[in-house]
Amino acid sequence: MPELEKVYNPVEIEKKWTVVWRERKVFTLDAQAAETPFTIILPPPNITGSLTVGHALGTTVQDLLCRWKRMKGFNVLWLAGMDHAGIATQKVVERALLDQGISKDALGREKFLEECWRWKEKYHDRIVEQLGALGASLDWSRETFTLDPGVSRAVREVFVRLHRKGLIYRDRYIVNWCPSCGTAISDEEVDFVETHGKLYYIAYPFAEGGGELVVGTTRPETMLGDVAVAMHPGDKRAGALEGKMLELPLTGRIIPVIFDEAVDPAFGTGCLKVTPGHDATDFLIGLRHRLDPVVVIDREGKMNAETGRFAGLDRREARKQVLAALEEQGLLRKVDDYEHSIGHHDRCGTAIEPYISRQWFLRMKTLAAPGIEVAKRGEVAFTPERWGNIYLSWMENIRDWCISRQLWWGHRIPVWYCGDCEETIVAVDVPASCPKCRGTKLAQDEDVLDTWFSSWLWTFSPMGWPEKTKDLEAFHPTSVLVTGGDIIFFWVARMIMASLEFMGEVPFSTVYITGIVRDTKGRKMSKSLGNSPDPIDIIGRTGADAFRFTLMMLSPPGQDIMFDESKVDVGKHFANKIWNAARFVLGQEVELGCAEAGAPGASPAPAPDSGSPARLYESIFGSAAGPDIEFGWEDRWIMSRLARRAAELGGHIDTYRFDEASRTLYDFFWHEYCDWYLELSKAAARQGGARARGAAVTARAVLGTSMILLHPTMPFITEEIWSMLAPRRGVLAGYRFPGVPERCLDEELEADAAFFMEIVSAIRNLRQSFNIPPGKLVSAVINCGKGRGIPARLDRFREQIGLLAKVDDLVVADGAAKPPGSVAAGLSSVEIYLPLRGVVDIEVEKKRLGRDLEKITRECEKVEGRLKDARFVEKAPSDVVEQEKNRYNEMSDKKQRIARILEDLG
RNA sequence: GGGCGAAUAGCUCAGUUGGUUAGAGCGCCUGCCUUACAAGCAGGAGGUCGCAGGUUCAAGUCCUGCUUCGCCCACCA
Repeated sequence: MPELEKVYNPVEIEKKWTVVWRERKVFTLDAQAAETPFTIILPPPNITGSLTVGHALGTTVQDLLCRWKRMKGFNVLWLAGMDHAGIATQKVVERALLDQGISKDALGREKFLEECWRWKEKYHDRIVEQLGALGASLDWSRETFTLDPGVSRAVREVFVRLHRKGLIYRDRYIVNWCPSCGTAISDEEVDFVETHGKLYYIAYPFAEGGGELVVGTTRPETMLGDVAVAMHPGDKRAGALEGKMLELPLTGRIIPVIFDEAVDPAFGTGCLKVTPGHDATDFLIGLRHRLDPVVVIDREGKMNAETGRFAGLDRREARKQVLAALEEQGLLRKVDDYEHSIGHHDRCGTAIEPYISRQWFLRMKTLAAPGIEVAKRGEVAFTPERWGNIYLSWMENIRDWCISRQLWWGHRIPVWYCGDCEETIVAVDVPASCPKCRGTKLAQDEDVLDTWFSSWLWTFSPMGWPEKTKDLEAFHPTSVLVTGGDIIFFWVARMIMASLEFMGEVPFSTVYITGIVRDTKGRKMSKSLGNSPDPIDIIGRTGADAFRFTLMMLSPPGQDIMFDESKVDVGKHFANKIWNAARFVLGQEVELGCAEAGAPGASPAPAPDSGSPARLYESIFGSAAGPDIEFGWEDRWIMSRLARRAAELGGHIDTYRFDEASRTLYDFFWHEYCDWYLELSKAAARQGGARARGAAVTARAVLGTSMILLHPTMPFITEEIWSMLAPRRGVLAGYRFPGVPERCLDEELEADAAFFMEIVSAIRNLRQSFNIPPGKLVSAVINCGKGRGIPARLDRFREQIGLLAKVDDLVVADGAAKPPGSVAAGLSSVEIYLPLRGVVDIEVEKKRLGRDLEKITRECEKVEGRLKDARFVEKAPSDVVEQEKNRYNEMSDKKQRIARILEDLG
């Protein structure tokens, strides 16, 4: 028999199997295979840096599902890919260049893009390494990058089609502008940050003299661009102010008083300064009232020439100077502290500047309508469900999407402008000449598309769309999307819309939203905050299996995880336990008398047609268990538990309860298999012969099955142990598992075994209470009451009670007498006496039993009260009443028993 | 302003459609190096389930209100 190293060394094992899986192409898709497809697309990680613990969580969930489905016989495609992440990458590359004293503009577009590609290669490799270390069973042979030619073509195709449909348009409009990145961004990329600021009250005198209106503003510097002052039409002052003009301070500009519903009469003075050039609300007011915007801040956030003496000042400095100037003229009336939210660019944290510019937009309403329908009909289901509502409310209030970015790194907008006739040409491929004037002076639009404009096609663009490929036919729609709740708007919703529009079907039927991984302070783990440990480091310390198991165990659906590396101890301990259990089972010196697992000439694997451990052994190892074996009750018991737990596990995975799934595995393996079964099997081993062979066969069959069931969560350690258990069976990662036969279930045996365990625990408890040395053998008497047939039920457990409770002389009898000088425990149906040969401290014993009695009496009274309540008996379902009656009988038995024991003590 | 989530043992968290004596891991206490595992084994202590009402035979679980923390959305001048 091969042997496992004494000390579990995850790092070495994991490295080894990563290589083996890759070399044997275990995860490479056979697109021709006849099995039912199961598809997951990996949310393509950004190439800006390395993965976080959050990625590790999502990756583990996906890998678990893929490995599970693969074992269940599905043809699994887990599609690998990465995202060019336009702004984020351009930003980091720019910064890296700047560190070398090189500016992007000096370098030029072409050279800069080369730098981006170099960056991509470097971080791509790093991410591949991280995913590999996690054990991700991705099909790398089909890896796609969002800027790959095929995908790019799909992006252009989509642009052209949507433009042709009239859904993409170009317009001068007020957009969210990031003065630091120098580009427009979408509404979704703006984070609002609660800020304490000031509300400044500024007086605008009437042009004709004789009074003033006071406006409230948080951004006094924009007053230079004011074109009106607005009031609510229902304002009491409205009549008197109709048609009045004001003189805009510092500029002398004459601006009108206007009336608009958008003004909240209760806010501030009820007068709103209207600055269409620098505020989205004001922009709309401006449109409604045909007021031309006055732009005073440029694309870098500096005051422009329009502002006279303020020109060239940064917007922050300008605020100070404008305030000072107003103060000087006595027009600054009041300054209040004021809490409000200010929009910041989610990538760089710079305060957003609303800015009027010419951009490309996508009309969303028509695209959203079918996306709303499919969610309402349940064709796309969110898990946990509440995310569905968040999706719907966003979709129902969707706004047009600004898709152009003033960047270099990304998909160039497929639009050309004719230098001769100014025609706009929208085309998938570079046009040779202007279709209108035949001119050849064509210039492509300088801008690129929002990164999400390529990601939203991700369920189908990597599979060859717009061609009608076999892959698309087989693997689209995908099965499940696993991602975080924070990108439902960015990505999930848009994928649903894109797929419905271009594929005519949903992109996936289930969206599983993972919790967000936070640090112990509750902050989201992110690259920019730098508060996420590198998964590679954790894996280096504890192994990927321990890390994965912990992540699964700690992540109830929809709940954020407060992650701290010490939590990985749970998984670390568990992995160690598995390792040692396997070492024990493999190290048993038993001649099994059967062919080596999977050996040529061994009998073919029969369908497991009975609950016998031998059948399970044959089925998973593919070789007969050999002649002359005998099984004990504990062998059948662990088989029954295995079957039950395997069924539970499947249910939990199917309902995405990975926390429950992990707990099921943990409890079964540790507590049932190790604590009880393996301990029990030692008795059989000692006995030798057929019984020892039976125990060994069972121990191996259950260990092997456990490796199969644990494999999706802990792929490496299970693979290693599997290779020892069944060296010729091939890799576990490629193993097809039919399941544990239901015939293994034996409810009656399980109930009896539970009784057995209760007795063992009670004796152990007694021993400990009276400080009997752990190794010392004692005699014990079990009094079973009269005529309930309990001694017969307990008969087969005698030997094992002796072994596990260290009892060398056991009497089990109806109405057995309590030996003098013994201590006792009352269970629900039996009494246990341990004669202690005079070492008992009666007072201690009395105290202990007194506590027990008090407790059981309280419980008993509670149930009694319930049963005496006529309304309960009348209204509760009969099975509940029945159950309560049984409970009462059991408890009062126990109570009386304890009371009597106590009495005997005097 | 609107919506959502959380509050259970010292700590981190489970607790599925209301129905046994509310569980686990860590930590703590006691005893064990019992030849698979001290990252372990055996035993144990520890909880008025955030607060106040309500529905019900029965509430940690359902309803209402409140408190604290967190998140999301909104043209918060």
